[in-house]
Amino acid sequence: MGQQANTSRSSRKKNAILAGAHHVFSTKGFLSATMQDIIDECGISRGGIYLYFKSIDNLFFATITQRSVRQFDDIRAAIKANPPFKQLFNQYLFKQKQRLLNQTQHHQSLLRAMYEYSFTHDTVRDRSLKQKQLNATRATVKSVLELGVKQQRVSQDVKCLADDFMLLIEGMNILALTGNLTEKQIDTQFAFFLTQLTAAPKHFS
Amino acid sequence: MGQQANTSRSSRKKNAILAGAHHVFSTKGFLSATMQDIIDECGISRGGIYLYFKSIDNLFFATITQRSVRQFDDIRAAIKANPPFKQLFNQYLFKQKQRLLNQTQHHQSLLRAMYEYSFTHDTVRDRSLKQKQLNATRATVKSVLELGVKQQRVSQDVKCLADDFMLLIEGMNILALTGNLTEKQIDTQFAFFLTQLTAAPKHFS
Amino acid sequence: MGQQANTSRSSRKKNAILAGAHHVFSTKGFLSATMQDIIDECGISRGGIYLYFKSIDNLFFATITQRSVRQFDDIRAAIKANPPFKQLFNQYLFKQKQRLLNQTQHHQSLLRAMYEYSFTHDTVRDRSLKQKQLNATRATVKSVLELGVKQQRVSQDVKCLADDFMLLIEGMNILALTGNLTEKQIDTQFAFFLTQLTAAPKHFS
Amino acid sequence: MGQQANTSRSSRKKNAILAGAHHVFSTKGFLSATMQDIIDECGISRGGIYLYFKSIDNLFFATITQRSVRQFDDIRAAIKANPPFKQLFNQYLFKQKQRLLNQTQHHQSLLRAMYEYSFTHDTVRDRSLKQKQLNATRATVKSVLELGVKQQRVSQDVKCLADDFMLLIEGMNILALTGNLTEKQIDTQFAFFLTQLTAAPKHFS
DNA sequence: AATGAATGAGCCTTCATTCAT
DNA sequence: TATGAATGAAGGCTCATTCAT
Repeated sequence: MGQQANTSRSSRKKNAILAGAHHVFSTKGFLSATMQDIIDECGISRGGIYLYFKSIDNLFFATITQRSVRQFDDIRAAIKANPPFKQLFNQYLFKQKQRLLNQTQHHQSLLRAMYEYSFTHDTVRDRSLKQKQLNATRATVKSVLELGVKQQRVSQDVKCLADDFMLLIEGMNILALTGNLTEKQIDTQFAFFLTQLTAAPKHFS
Repeated sequence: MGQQANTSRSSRKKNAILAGAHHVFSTKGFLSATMQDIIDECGISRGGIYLYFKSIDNLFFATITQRSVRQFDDIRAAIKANPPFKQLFNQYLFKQKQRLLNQTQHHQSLLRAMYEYSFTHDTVRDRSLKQKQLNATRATVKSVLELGVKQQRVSQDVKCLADDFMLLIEGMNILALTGNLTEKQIDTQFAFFLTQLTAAPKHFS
Repeated sequence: MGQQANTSRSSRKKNAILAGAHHVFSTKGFLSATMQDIIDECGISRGGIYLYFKSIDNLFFATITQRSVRQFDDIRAAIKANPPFKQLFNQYLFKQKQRLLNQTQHHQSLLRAMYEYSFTHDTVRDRSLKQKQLNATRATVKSVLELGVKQQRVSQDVKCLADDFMLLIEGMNILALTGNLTEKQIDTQFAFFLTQLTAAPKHFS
Repeated sequence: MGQQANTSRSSRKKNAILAGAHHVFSTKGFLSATMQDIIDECGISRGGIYLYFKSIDNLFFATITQRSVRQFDDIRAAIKANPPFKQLFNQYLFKQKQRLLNQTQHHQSLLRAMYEYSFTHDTVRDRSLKQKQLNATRATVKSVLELGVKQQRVSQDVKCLADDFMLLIEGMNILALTGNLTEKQIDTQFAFFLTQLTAAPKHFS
């Protein structure tokens, strides 16, 4: 019983800390957040938190990676049912737009913390964090586009398009964080992206 | 002579500090850089630096704005001579590529510091900093594209294209900073962007 | 046990800091005293002191108010037993004299710090500090004088006399602090004050 | 010519500095005043001021002692004309009252600076500063009271009365500086003092 | 005589982490 | 396992005074 119970209790505590940390990092970013903030948020003791996470870096890393529930999992799941491409893609773009606008207005997500952490940390493990986030976006959009190919709605190279979209999203993320992104800009760019899906490649000669 | 000499000496010192600050901010970003770092870098005294810049924020602001000796001024200047669009644009893309690769490899530019500063500062003046940087990219590419329009090499909406390119560059900046950008990716994306310049708009219906 | 023990330990530490602060403020006044002085004096760490007092102002405020364990409480207590007025007042004057002489010689009391603090702070709370000190003197002497009235040893307006005495004491405090007060002066002034207690008011016409 | 002219020019400069210092010390007290404040006030250069006063302490000392024009010189001068005692004393008290009220309201005089300096300096020279100020008050009131003796309006020991008054004034100064002095209090205390001038000594037995 | 740039000791405060209990 | 008191390095900034010109 001991082992099992301990693990379970320990696990619950760990999750409580992660929840508190998530809230704090979302609100204050990584570099401005202090252990005190997190301690206050999740009602653990100053020393206690170190029993679960041996440094604030580790805690942040865990906070990011534990987010197993991806925001766009529903989109990826929907693909299997082979819905009309146009409808699904529009749904995806709508969700991204909501996320970006919310970011612009409330500045509340791990995005900023993620950037701050990435900028200031440079181990292999650290780099992989950002990489994973990028890949997640890329993979999702790629899956959706492949649906488009199947339905003959997309004629361009999917890999290139996915990369392009991921970069577009990253750019918009930055603008959102620095308060330089407008709703109209999102609409225009998303619409423009849609026009590219089927464009016959032109030679630039 | 007095006035001139004084201005000149003071100016030289100021520039020396800005150079030191530029190096420090480039290397450590904004949030991890300390006054001590800059003091050590440019061999001034602890108090001395405050004669020229009254806070680290002001110093950073000055470092950024002074460096607006734009990297792409030569491109913008070249436009007036009405060179072949294709040649000029390729030249521009090449310079951007060099910049990005250099960023990826040496991680040394004010880019990271700029992001960190933007994330953590929110006055009107502060926001305008990032805004200006974005506008600079947008304006440059817009000018070049307009040359393309004149030479009938560009048939898409220039404003939208410029915005798109700016976002692409922002996205690549982030990837470069976090060590996730490859040369191939740059080439592919730039090439893809070129194909869009003349693509007839398709309806996504 | 936990609560009690913690409170007690924390309390002991707090008192130790207050004792150290008392010594430092007494010796150096308020404006010349530094946190470092107090830290050195009571052997706590630089950061540790901020666990108990969140600024030097607060620490000073606490030092002063804690010390309101009044010097003249015994006098005030004695009144209730209705001792001979003359005896009690002489006792009070003697204690004041001792205090003043000690001040003159050792320059060690919170008096100077109190003045420095009062001069440089101006919130309602701050002003009340000095006010309270003044009132304490005034109230004590007033109580003693009222005993004199009851015993028909004092025929002048008690309120006016108490104010007068308080001002006399303030004046002497200053002289003591600046090393300009002699024992003889104290004796003479106290004796003179005594002669006023029963003097019939004369019209100054 | 050189010597004379230099001395004269030097003297003028010195006086300009003293005037500026006087203003600054009056406004900010001694401990909060900075060399920068004084430099700004009198438009001399940072280094230049040290040609005339070798430290801020010396400058303050000079600022205090140069005030050869005493505030109550007119009163002292008037004595020689043997005016009615009552009238002259009332005039003197009125001036003191004005000074105190002004102090209470505007906190602008060297008083606070004087106290701060006295508290924090303890050489023989420094002590003499405060001593002189005290003596000035004492001497003035003593002279006036002696006029009263001559006119048989004062029957108490003049030296003791003068000391008493000086202490009263010091007490009021402190209250004025700490914002604890009311006009009524001044009136009452001055009136009370007047009643003491002729009171027949009573034995306190 | 005059300038003002330069110095560096010193100040208060914050915070991630350690450690005795 | 859990606590929270304690640590001390580090940070940004101020200011009297010195010194090269």
